[in-house]
Amino acid sequence: MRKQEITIYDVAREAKVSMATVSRVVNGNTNVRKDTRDRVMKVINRLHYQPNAVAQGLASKRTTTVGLIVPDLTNLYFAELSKGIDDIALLYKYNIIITSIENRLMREDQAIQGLLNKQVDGVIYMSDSLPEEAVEAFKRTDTPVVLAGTKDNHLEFPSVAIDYQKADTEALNLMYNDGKRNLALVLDNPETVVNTENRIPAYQQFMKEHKLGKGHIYSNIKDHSDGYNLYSQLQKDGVDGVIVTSDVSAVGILTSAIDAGKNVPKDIEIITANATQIASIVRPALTAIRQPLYDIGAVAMRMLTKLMNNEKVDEMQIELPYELLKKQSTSNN
Amino acid sequence: MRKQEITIYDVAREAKVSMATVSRVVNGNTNVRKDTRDRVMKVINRLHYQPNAVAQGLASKRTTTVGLIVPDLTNLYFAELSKGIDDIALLYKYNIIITSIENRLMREDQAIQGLLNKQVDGVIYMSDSLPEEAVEAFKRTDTPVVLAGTKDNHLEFPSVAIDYQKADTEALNLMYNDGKRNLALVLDNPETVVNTENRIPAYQQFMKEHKLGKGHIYSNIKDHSDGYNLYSQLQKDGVDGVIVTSDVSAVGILTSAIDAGKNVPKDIEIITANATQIASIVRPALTAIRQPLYDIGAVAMRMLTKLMNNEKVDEMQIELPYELLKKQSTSNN
DNA sequence: AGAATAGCTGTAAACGTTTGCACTTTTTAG
DNA sequence: CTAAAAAGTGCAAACGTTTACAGCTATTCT
Repeated sequence: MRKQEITIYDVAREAKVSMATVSRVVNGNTNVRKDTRDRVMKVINRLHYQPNAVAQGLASKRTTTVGLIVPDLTNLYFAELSKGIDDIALLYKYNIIITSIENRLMREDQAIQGLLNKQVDGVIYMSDSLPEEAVEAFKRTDTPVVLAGTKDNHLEFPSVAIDYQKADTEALNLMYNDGKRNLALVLDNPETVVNTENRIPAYQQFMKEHKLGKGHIYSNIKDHSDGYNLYSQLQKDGVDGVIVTSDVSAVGILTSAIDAGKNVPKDIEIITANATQIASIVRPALTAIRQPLYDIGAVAMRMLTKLMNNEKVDEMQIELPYELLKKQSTSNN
Repeated sequence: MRKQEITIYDVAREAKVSMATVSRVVNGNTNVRKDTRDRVMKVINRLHYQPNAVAQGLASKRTTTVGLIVPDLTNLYFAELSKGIDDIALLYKYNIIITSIENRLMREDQAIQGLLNKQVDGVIYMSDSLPEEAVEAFKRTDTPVVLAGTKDNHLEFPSVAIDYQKADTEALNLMYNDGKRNLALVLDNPETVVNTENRIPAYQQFMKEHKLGKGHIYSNIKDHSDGYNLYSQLQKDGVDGVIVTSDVSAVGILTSAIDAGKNVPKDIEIITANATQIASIVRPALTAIRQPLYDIGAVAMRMLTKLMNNEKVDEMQIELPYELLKKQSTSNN
């Protein structure tokens, strides 16, 4: 179906060299005499020869393609991570195959298998949850994987993230110092590693240390309306300070509180734990755990390039610094 | 570097058939006897055979991969389009290679060429601008292209979009009927086809028809702070109603107005022309030209699948219905 | 000058599939 | 029951590269 493309043979014939030499020129191999190189280059330019990446992939067993596994394209948290990944990928001349697994037709392990079939040179995994089958799929292959913005239970995989536990504790402390005593944790997916291993323990430990009782953990609050609708429950439970893992949900709670005639931060303080642009756009602006999302993506991709080239990587579990950005949804005294 | 994979030969040997037969089984070719098929399938499952998509691509000249060209991953407008594309791609079992061209290291035509080298079966182009080199690059190939959420000057390429001209006129009319007379147009990129051929003409014609003078067109207002900073100028120019093409910029104008102690919509009405989730999240919520972004993406991808299979496509220029969603940033009398 | 070495180029075998063609076996029809 | 048609299978040639390996040609060294 495709227009007949120019192949390496055409170039070889025109330049009166073998295809091997053309291949060497294309790949910047130094063992080519200057005038031969020039002659070949001239023909390449004249014919607009472009190597067929699929054939290159088959012959060289490297596709210069990396796979991205992401839960939701329209979640700015992942979009901002992706941007960092994309920039570094471009720098190192990798293409990106993106696989969204939000759609429940596509399970994590299927997504991984699909990418491996395409012979990607590496994978960046951004999903918050890492089910057992996904772990198995990764273990069956030599293709390197890096987790970005998440961690796995046993630190088996390289990852780039922040210290969620410390960040949350700091956030809780901020609200505590503002005099808030009925603190709650609002989670999107309660089963992610980050939540079960970091955020929930941090919350529980904080509550215990400060003798604040069991507290309240709300789950499955994923979008704006979830947050909006949750507010009445928060009111009922007398909650006066929340950490929210979904950025848009935090906005939902905020809006709902305001619509109910309440004052933020006086009646309730809100801290968003996975801040995106949105947190700073709304009014009152949300106090946020600002993760360096772009950097997390960039560092993860950089690490992946090293792994793909069998270069030494000194630190497999990277933690980047976060910032607790105080805005108007907490009082600033 | 890669762990030795199971090839079609291994399966053939174990199942005591030729590789051709295995290939037929894998591809669901009907000309295989039931018991042969079962035998082969058993071996495939036992060995966990997975076809190498790169080799398939080379042999069949179809990669079941489509390229996506998008200006900015973190712009929800494109993210929502992408989601529609992604869902349909999954349905038809295509993978997606995404290329962001925001980064100025990557020009449109280079992005296209890169995708073509990877032998994608088709391309969906979402960039707002379609430079001449990009057009040339597309014309050099047989690979089908569909424009999503944009159009080209001469309607040379299939596209899926809305009637921007009509939508804008309707939006202007809404503000006009609210008594606003100093209407302005706030553009992100003034050189896109949609803007030069649709939005600007619509604006100019409206102003002329209603004898409102030349009006004001502001350009290069692309992000939240651009919008925020623009407001003082709008005030200076006495603008009392704006259409804004960048969603976050619209929010910036809104926030800036409110911070300046103004009333929206009383002092200024704001309509966002490329609404995303954000428009409905902020307070006051923004009146918006709600484009069916998900559907535009989905329809574009569906059209592309047809083109890739040489199926007949009856309508090459598809216009989907939009909705002028009245919210709080315009008065509703 | 001759030998050793380095630089350059070509040959041909991979890489793992698909697919046209030919051949054999089975089914169908008369 | 036989001829013709259909179904099932295998062979081998693509697909367009990369890359050992070998060989040839300069260059360097003694």
